[in-house]
Amino acid sequence: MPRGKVTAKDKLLDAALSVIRAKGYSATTVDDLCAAAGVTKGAFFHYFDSKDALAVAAAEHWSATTGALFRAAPYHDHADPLDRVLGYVDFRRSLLVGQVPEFTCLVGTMVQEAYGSHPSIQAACEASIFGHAATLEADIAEAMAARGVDATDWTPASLAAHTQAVLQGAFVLAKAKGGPAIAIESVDHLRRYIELLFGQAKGKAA
Amino acid sequence: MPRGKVTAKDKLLDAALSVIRAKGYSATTVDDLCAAAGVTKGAFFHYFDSKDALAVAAAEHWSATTGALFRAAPYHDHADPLDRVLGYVDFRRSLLVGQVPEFTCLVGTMVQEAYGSHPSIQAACEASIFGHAATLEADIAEAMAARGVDATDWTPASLAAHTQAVLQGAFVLAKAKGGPAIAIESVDHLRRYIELLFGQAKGKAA
DNA sequence: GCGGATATACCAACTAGTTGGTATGTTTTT
DNA sequence: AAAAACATACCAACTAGTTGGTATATCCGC
Repeated sequence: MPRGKVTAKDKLLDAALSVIRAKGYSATTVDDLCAAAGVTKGAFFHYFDSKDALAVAAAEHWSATTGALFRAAPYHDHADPLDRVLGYVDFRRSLLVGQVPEFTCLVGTMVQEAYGSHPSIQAACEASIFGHAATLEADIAEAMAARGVDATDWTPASLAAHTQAVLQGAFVLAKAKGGPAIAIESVDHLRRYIELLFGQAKGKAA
Repeated sequence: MPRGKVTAKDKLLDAALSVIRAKGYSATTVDDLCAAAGVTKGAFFHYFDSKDALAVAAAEHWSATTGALFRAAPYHDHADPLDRVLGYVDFRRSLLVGQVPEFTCLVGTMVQEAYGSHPSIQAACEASIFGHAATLEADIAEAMAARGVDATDWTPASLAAHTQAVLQGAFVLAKAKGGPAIAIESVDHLRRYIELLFGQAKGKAA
């Protein structure tokens, strides 16, 4: 496996991201994935023991892909930790463009179908969602310290999780409406909440 | 069809609420539904033209069932409109108990799988979600008037939709975690947001 | 540096079981 | 009697997974 070569495995994982987001996990057939990836079923089962195993690998691939995206995003550059938190929200907002399958979340979609019957997929999705949420906690904690916010009834972890809840819920509403407009409104409410929580109204970060 | 008789149609619709919430729409087979309802396939296709038609009817049944639940809920009794809005949030919070399929939302689950490929189901889910959200708008508008809140960047409709986004997102996180605790935390953040928006910290309504 | 052994990457055709849906009853209500 | 409300038996299409194979790369003793 020489470096740089695009294998059938890579093509299948990339195909999984778009096909499963568009059709859902159960409705996506192995043949669908093979067709989208331009490989045969033999290749599929050469790399993955089962359709479920592909789902777990796809969740990890999703974490890696989005992890790189967020790591490279500009909101980390703000000196003020609250600006970094608000910058994260603004960055998420800026991603809400195009067709629904293009901006929605693979693991949020999959876990809804898999939570009861596919424990390995659920675990992979849980790790992806809360692993991402964890990347916000330090900035939230620093912002609390910097602004003198000492909450008794919430924690950095719970606020980080809440941002993910709003985003996941925004995706559900976007799917119901067929476009991102309604999701953007919810993200705006989330931003307003964070501003209010930290006791000040700041202009939108670039 | 004498009044009061429980027909195969009723049994199938009730079965659909629980089975689809537990397994997802695509993974739920017609045989699953018939087995859960205790009827045969002949009865299924006597009442429903297709599995999709059942899904649309199930969404309407869901709207009717939950509509009755919320209409009878105690939060409407508060004299203060803001108390009614916060009472709604508290009521939603009080429902977050038991196993995941018991407190999650049928139409939120279904629309995630159906939005791209089953337009009739998407429309039914959209109507259910936003029809329910609309029941909050009057109270929000009255609360804004009563408290002198005149927002330039949000509306009663957008806040009502946001409550639904938080709840739907809370369900996704609950599915990822396997229990309601994480969802409750998000609903608490939602309540705090509404309190902050209306400029006062009120104790939790009974 | 060469030939054989071995491993990897992939493919086309097949299979056993499942799925939504149908055709044709029988029973119950009106 | 007629129609509505079911039940039974069945099917064509589809599904995840298997089988047996080929082409190419890698390893290794000599």
